[in-house]
Amino acid sequence: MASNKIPSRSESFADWYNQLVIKAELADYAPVRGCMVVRPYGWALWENIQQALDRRFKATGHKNAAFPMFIPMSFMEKEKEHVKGFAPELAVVTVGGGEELEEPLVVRPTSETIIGHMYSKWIKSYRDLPVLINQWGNVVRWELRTKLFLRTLEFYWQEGHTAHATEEEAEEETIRMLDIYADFAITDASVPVIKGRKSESEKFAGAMRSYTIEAMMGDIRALQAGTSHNLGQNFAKAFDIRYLDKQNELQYVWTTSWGLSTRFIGAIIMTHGDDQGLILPPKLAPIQVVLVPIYHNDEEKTKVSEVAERVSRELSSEEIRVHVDDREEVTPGFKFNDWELRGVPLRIEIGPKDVNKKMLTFARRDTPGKGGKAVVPQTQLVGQVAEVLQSVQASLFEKALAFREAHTLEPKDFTEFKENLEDYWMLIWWCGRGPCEAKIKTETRATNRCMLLEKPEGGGKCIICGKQAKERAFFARAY
RNA sequence: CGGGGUGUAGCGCAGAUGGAAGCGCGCCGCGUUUGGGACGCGGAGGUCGGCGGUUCAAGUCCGCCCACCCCGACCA
Repeated sequence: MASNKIPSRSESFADWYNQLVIKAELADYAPVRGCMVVRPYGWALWENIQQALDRRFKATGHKNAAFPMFIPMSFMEKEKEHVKGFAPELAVVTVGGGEELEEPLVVRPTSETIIGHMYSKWIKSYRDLPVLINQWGNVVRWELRTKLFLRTLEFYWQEGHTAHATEEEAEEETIRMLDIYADFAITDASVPVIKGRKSESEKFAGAMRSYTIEAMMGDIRALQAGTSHNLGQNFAKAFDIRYLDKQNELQYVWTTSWGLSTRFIGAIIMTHGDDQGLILPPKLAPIQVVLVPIYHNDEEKTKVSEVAERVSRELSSEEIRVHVDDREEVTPGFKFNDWELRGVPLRIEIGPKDVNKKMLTFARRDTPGKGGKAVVPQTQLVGQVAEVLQSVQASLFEKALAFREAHTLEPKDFTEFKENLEDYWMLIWWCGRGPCEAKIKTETRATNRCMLLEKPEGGGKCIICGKQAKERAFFARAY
């Protein structure tokens, strides 16, 4: 069983990550380069993420729909910046049913164009606005360097697309969805994120303004965990999405788009995981509580199983996701390690000693090893489980936040910036100009993650050119 | 597309000097086990990445090709 061990995070963070994804059975490599299979355990996690987001989307008036995967090539070419950004990574279908196609079809890398086309048909009056639609689906981008969950040729996500009568409404929507992503990350995934705005060079191809939530991974690298774009009237003009306002004047709409993908699973893994394996936030964990029965003979097995069944029923009736590991072919010790690898937040061990004393042994995933166990009276089961799950949820967030804060530096000059990039995100004053940003990227490989939405009064001096700067920006190495 | 590396059983690897394809883990069967990765016995599993060459003989030597991984350029 020794082969189930994964490398330590400090040895090689990349190996740790890859092997963890495979061994915890979240995903596996597909036969095509850069593609992955999301396995049932990984998909269950994604389904919980979907529910947490979908609930929030619906509560803010959005409806789900499904648009086709194939987009006429000509659509992509209608928005100048958009095609420039996506052309290099398009998968294109040129043959269908054995026949060369009249017009090549792009496999959607994102759906602004085809949705823009449909919106131009559907939107005629100010009474049709706003249009608030989301779709859950998959997209394809022909990436050069791939990594499970973080960057694969095909990935699953949701993309919201909205159209509004005014610029103010569109901006409001863009920020509303950014806030929803941040709230989901913090509340449900226990992943602390920085909300910010992308610079000109980092923004979405075709957007007027892009916003992001950025998360720090366990190796200090930054991960863009979700994005929300104010598209201005760029797509409205490219696809002729116009409406008549109250004054009977023709106006272009203002559109937004926002997305969060299966990449977020990577964020959860790399934010919380440790050398034993995954640690899943209780609110999203496919299994919140695993029961491990322990016995030495048939008589004990009967008594222990009875308690395990009862505990399982009680927890299920409280909407707690519980699993009884009744495998006969592996030992309890194996199961302990196995469920730690899979990141289940709480394990309850039920053996003859517990049964005799009417107790249960609790082992929290975030405090691994023998020392972290607690013995709990069976009568307090439901209350204690709820408390532990809530406590794990909170402590994961606090730990991750403390980690990020301990690895954030405000360097006094570029030298200090360069010397500490391995261990810190850099929070600096930046003049907002491209050349200074580019110089940092070229010399350090750190990219501009985002500009803070709320910044200190007054401003400071740009760390590169020394000129007056009003943008407070994070720079870091990123995935 | 540049720079580096690796291809031998499901996974991880060993196979100096060419001479009968191996080990550990996993897998299957039976039995004993079970409070932190159990053990015994018996099994199954191979186009040694591909093609060509040298040789009596190639996993091993030579040439070409392919795939994958890591580091850059591209990126949610």
